[in-house]
This record gives sequence, structure tokens and C-alpha cells, in this order.
Amino acid sequence: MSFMTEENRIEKIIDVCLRRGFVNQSAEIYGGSSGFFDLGPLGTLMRQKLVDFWRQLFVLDNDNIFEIDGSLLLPESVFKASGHLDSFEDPLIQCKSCKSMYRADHIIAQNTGISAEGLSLEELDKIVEENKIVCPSCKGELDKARQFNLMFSTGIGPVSGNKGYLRPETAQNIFVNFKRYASFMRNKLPFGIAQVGKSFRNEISPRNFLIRVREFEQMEIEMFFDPEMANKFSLFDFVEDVEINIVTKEMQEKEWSKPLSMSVKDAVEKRIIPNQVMGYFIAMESEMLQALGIPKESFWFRFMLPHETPHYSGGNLDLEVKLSIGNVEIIGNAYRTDYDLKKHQKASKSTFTIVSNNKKVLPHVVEPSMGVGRILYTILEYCYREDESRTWSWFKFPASIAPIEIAVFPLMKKDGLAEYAQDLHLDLKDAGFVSFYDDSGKIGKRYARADEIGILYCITVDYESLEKDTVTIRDRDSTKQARVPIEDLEDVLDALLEEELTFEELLENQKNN
RNA sequence: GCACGAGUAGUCUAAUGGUAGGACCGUAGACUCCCAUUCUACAAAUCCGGGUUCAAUUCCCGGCUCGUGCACCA
Repeated sequence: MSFMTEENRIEKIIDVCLRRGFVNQSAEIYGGSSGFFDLGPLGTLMRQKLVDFWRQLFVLDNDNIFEIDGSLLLPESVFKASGHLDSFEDPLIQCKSCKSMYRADHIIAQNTGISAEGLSLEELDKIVEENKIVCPSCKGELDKARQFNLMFSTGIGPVSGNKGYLRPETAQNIFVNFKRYASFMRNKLPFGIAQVGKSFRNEISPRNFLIRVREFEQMEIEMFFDPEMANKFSLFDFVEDVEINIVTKEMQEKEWSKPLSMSVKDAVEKRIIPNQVMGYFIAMESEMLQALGIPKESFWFRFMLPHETPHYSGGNLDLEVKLSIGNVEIIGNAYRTDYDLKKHQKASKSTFTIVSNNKKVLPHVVEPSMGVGRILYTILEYCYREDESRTWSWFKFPASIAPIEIAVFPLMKKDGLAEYAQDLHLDLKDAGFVSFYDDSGKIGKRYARADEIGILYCITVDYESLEKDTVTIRDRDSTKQARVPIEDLEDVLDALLEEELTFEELLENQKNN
């Protein structure tokens, strides 16, 4: 694992991603645009598997969570009510001589202690002038403040003034149509509304490949509940013993080197996690990442400090993972209380209360939100392998995420081997396997190509296949081979991919026969 | 957004004020009874725009993209 800290790890990942069709920049032939990426053929297969995996775990397995698909472009009124129009708009101020940029309210707070949040541009300029605030780095004169909004705006229809914005988070679709979804759920708490989709933020400076981008996909759930029932969440019982890594608020007051390990039950009881609703999702997230090939010791849940969360937060915990480029948030868990429903209720003059325990309540909401691109990148980094015995790199993807699971090769193209292998490949595809056929060049090269994109098992048709109807299965991780009869092949592959059978066991069975 | 650096086939890279050479990958074929390493052939590039010049991939300016640092990350 020593190469984990290699500085150029991200470059190696990017190189494979480009060469083998995982990810490429959008509109590349025109120079592209910073912070926008297209998933290629393999990236799309992986994304599909990731979303399916999440959907099975968080949506389909739960009777009271359903998925919706909301529109990406929403009218201005939504973001006026949600607060994004104000809070997403940062006043920036620039030094006239050295051109450095600062947050106007930050620079004022540093110099005067005045809390300048939410002031108009004129008010900000006035404070800067009156207090003779200069550039912190070169003492130069500061220019006038101007607004920078992180939302992409556009006009809807031919009528000017009908403004719309690309959503900066998927959540708002769910809040604004809350009544519809509550009614669909027969107004019975708790219930969850899930959504997978794109969100957009006009980041000042996109960085680090898939990590800081302007268009990104989220997998998100808004879990609504009666606040009095926050610690009587029945799903929690299934996960309360799950051990998670956690970084508390207190730990962050000093230098911390290692997260604590404790059960989610303890974490909720000690109020490190705000309630059982969030505890459930945190436990599930921890299990999900491990199933996707990310080792448990590489990630933790960090309690967000007050300055990192909105004022209405009832406690947020980010899932952070150690990557070659530093610690990165890949999942956010937010206890948004009733803030969003309250805001939209007021602005739209709607009523969002629900009867629970014979009284009217405005539901609270816990929001687990995952970045698809960030999780995919994390999987790529943790599955990437270089070792002594191979001159090529490979991905140790678990079957749950591997874009292609199996490949079928004829040992050589002649003597009917290719035809035999083709037929086998088609049969396996019919049986539902994600299979890839290749007969070009030599067999070793094909194994290498398969390893490089993380194909788990390569099935090779050789002369013995023609005589005895047996084929070899090559294991990506060990490069060892086992021979199995064709009639057992599908069952064996199923068992291997479902991890009901290890390759070592398959080799053992063979010896005994 | 700012500063500095960089931008040549899919990838890595060489060279040059007279439009580019290699390696790997790829494709086709030969060879080949199991791990990219044989042989032949083929395909593929100077980020975009402007300027200087007889001539620019090369020099200058602007843009775009990438990297690093700063700032930002509701």
C-alpha cells in the first residue's frame, strides 16, 4: 500500500481514464470548459452500477422510500424562498494593484470585527472606505465589491424577466413538491423521497479532475420524520451495532490523527450523531463504501463545525475519505430540521403540516447526499494496482462495481477456437453476464488489457475445450487459472461474482475431483 | 478570480523560423498450445485566435485548458 501516497496517483488514474474510456473532458476538441466531464463507455457502465447499488440499498429495500426525478431548471421563486439567491451569492472584492480576490464580508470581519454578511454592495464599499481597509497581501487599494453568484442563471421562454436557475442541489425539487409526495405516501411519517440527478454550481475554480466540478450528479434522499420520533426510527434497529469511524467536534479543537471507532448506537446516544434517522444512513453509507472496494480505515464521518454549516443545521456529518490529493468530502449528511419546508410554506402560502401521533407537525428532514463523480473517483483510486509480477496497471474492482465482469478469449484464432469462443460469449451474454469478447493478438496481451479495466474473470477456450467441452477461468487478482466444464460455467461464474465462492475454493474443489 | 509554469497523434515524448521523428497503445495480416516483450504493413499530432515575417508548431499578444500556490468551496 506504500504507493497510496504517491503524488502522481491522480495522474495515473486520469491517464487510464482517458485511454480506456472511463472519463474525458467535455467538448475537448474545442478546448473544453473547466469543470465539465463526460463519462465514457466504461465510466457510464460503472456509474450505472453505482446508482443501481445505491438504489437497491437505500430505495428498493425500504418500503417507505420512493424515488422521483425532478427538473433541473427551476424558476427564480424557488431559490428566493430557499435562500439560495442570497446565500449563494458571494460579494467579492479585488485589490487594484495585485489583483488578489477576497470575500468582501470576510475581509471586513478580519479588519473591523463587523459582521458584514448579507449587506448590500454599497454598504460593503462604505465600510471598506470608512475603515480604510487595504489589501492584506500588498497593502494596495481595494476596488468596489461585486456579486458573484454560484448558480447558473438563464431566461425561461421568450419573455424577458422570467428568470430560471439550474438547481444547485437536487433537494429543492422535493421540498417544493412536498405536498404531492406526502399525499402519495398517504401522509404517514416517516417517509423518504430519493432522487438521482445533476446539479450545477458555477465554481470559481474547478480543480482535481472529478472532485471539484461545475456539473455533478448527486444521489440523495430527503427523509421526513416527526421530530419527536427522531430516536424511534425503526430501521435503526437493523444497523445499531454497525461500527463506524467518527471525528467529533471536541477532537477537532485539537490536532487529531485517528478517528474514533464506535457503534452508531453509541454515537447517537452520545449525541455525536444528532438522531437515529441520520444514524441509520451513516451506518448504511459505511457499509456501502466497503462493498464498493473502499477500505474502512480510509474514511470517517466528521462532525461539521458551526462555521461549516448553515445556521439552521441540526448537525451535519460529512463522510471524508483520504485520497492522494488530500481528505475529500464524498458524502454529506445534513439535518436540515424543518428549515426548507418552513421557508417554502411561507413563501408559497402552502401548508406542509402532517398529522402524527394525533397532532399537527411540520416534518423535520435528514438528507444523506452523495456525489456520484467523487465516489467513482474514490473507487478508482482505491482499486488501482501496480505490482511486481505485471508490467501493466490494473483495477481490483469488486464485482459490484466492475464495468465489465468477464471476458471470453480463444487461445488462438484458428482451428475453430474463435467460433467456439464467440458462441460461448453470446451464451454468457444471454445468461445476463456483462461479457467482452477479444481475439486479437496474443493471449497475454488480452489478459493485460482485461486487467487494466478490472475485468474479474477471463474465460479461455483452448484445444481441450474442443475435445472435452471445458474452459479455463483466469482470476484477475491472482492470475491463477482453473478448468471447469462448460455445463458448470454459468453456475461457477455466478458463485464467483456473487462472492459465494472464492477462487481458492474453486482450485481446491478441482484438486479433489 | 489572481500569480507563476506548461500545452506536439489515444498516451508518453523528440525536434525545428522553411508544416514534424520516435516509443507505447490501436487496426490488418503472419507467427503463437496461456500472461502486453516476434515480424510486416497501416492509421494518427504541433490547443484556439490575432500579430511580426517571404515563411510561425517555434517569436510576441490575447483566449482556452491543465498543473502549483493564493483566494473561494453557500
